[in-house]
Parts: sequence; C-alpha cells; structure tokens
Amino acid sequence: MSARHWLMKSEPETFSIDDLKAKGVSGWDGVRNYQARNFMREMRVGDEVLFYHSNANPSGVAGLAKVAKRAYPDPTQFQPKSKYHEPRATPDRPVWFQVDLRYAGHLPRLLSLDELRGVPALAEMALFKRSRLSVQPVTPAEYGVILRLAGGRGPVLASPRKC
DNA sequence: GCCAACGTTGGC
DNA sequence: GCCAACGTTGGC
Repeated sequence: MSARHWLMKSEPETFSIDDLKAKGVSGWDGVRNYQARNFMREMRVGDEVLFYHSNANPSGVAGLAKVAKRAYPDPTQFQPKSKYHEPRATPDRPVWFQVDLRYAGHLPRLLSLDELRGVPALAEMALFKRSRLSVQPVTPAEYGVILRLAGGRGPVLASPRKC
C-alpha cells in the first residue's frame, strides 16, 4: 500500500517544526479528540505529514515529517499530574494514542493559511472544512499541490527515502 | 437520545 | 485577548 498523507497541527510556541528538527523523532502526544485519534491509528510508518503551525503569525504549513512509529498509547494519559491525564484510561484499556514523527525537512517557505485558502485545488481540504481538526487526511493531489506551491526543487522535495 | 451548557481550538 | 465554531458532557 502506498504511503498516505496527513496534516498535523501544532502550536509553534509549544512544539514547532524547529523543535522536531532538533529532536529528530518525537512522539505526538496530547491529542484529545476522537477523530484525530482515529486518523492517527490509521497511519503507517512512512506516511507523509504536513507539519502545520497553528495559532502562529502567520499560521500555515511549515515543514514535512514522516510517520516513524505506528500508533501506541499516549503515556501522558496515565500521568495524574499531566494536563493530558485521562482518568478513564488504564494500561489495559488506553483511551488516547500517539504516533512518532520523524523530521523530514522545512518547506522552502511557509505556506500561510491565507495563501492556501486562495488555491482552488485545495478548497476541499479539511483545513478549511473542519477547521478545528488537528489531525486530518490529505489527498495525494493536495499534497502534491502544496509541495509545488512551496517551490524550489531542493532536497526537501526530493523523493522520499525509505524508512 | 436530546439538547443546553460548557470547554477548547484556532483565526484574527 | 476576543470570539465563532464546534466537540464533549451531563441532566433529564
């Protein structure tokens, strides 16, 4: 099965594409929305992810990542002191899941929400239709349009290496 | 199962 | 910081 494509949002004040670059691989913890969780459970190693900066100025797609590990229980749900603590969860019956992402590059330039909104080929994106969903699928066509918009044919846009 | 109240996301 | 959109909770 070919890799699928996703868009994942993070507030750069909390965790930015620069932070992911510094860490190399990071767990995507803290997702507390069922639909977003379900999408993460569909992800497979090697799927390609658009890293979106939300609550930023400007907000937009900042970089690329790849799924490095399939969904597993988000450990913060078991930590009473965490703001992500989930009292209903037990190790046997976890409620929330996360994937690991591997940094795959910055876009040559940030593609702002405003710019993306003006592109007809992207009009059906969940980004606009479901503006609060923090993990969402992206079609191959949309993914291609976004990479092309970002411009350049730098290493960032080179064909993805196998994980 | 309905739906009002409430909480959160995220653009601006 | 404001607030619209919308997901979740809980009373009934």
